[in-house]
Amino acid sequence: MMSANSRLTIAAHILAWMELDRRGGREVVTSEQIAGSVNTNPVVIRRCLGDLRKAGFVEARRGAGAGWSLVRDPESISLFDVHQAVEQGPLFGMHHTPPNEGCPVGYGIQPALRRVYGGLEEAVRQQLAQTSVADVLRDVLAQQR
Amino acid sequence: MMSANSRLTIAAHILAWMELDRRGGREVVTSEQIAGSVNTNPVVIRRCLGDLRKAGFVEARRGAGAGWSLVRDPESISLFDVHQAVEQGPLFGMHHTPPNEGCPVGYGIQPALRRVYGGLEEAVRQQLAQTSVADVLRDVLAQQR
DNA sequence: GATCGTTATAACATGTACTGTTACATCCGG
DNA sequence: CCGGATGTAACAGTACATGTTATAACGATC
Repeated sequence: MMSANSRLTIAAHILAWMELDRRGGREVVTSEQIAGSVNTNPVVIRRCLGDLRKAGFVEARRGAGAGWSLVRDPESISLFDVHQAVEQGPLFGMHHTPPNEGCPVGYGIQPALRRVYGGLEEAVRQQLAQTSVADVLRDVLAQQR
Repeated sequence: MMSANSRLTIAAHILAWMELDRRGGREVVTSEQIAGSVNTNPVVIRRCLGDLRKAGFVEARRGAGAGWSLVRDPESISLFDVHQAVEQGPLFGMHHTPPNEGCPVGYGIQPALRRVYGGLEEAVRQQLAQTSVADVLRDVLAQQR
């Protein structure tokens, strides 16, 4: 069933939310406030924000009245960038245990599939690169009742 | 880490192996023989073959001297077909618990992302459709030392 | 410099999925 | 009827995602 994780979804949610808040005048927000919109535990949000900080999209201030703020224009952050920041690992897995190298298929199957999977991941990257966080927020706001 | 499963890999391995064996004159093979090349348990192979049978790519004979055989030309089976047969579920997951619908972002984020993810999965499907099992086998054989 | 609210992170619990394995019922050619 | 294989259920082990609690570190404000 693939059981895909929700990291890209959560990260996109966070960044869109932060930008909307920024437009409303709130430059600095806490993980607890974000958690209120995502509907999860603040620690989950901080874990994700930590990845986004390492990628240079947000920064954290500590101490009293601390919180997080966007440091890059959401127009310049593509979902490809976000994906790279919060998720790694291949779309499709290889054999758990190496195949039988004495068999022609067992010997050649992994290089052959690696080529296919590489092209696949490139296609995904290109698609992700076409949408920015700002695009997502535009679409989010267009959904309002 | 995404920890992608290996179902597409195993299915492609099985089909390529069956076609190679067919070319060598063996039309019917057992799950145990296939397991020897994939290097896993025959039950794992049978589970996968069951999916491939439901999709109409292979058939099973039972009783003594039983086994599996290809029923469709590998040239006509694309990795998209194989993927559909053995794997379902989205590439990227949505929120585990629904977001806060009282928040504009919480309300609109899922429809917005569904659109993005839909395009993404379509791109993957198109890429997978460009490679057939026969192509994979060609590439596998080209790897030989 | 002490306080307080927040980040940062470790540790643990829980749920779920994938893989591998054993066991056994079912089938059918010989 | 036998024997060898499929078809499936049940279970163990591993891995990972998510959620939760606890605690250390930090720094603005008083």
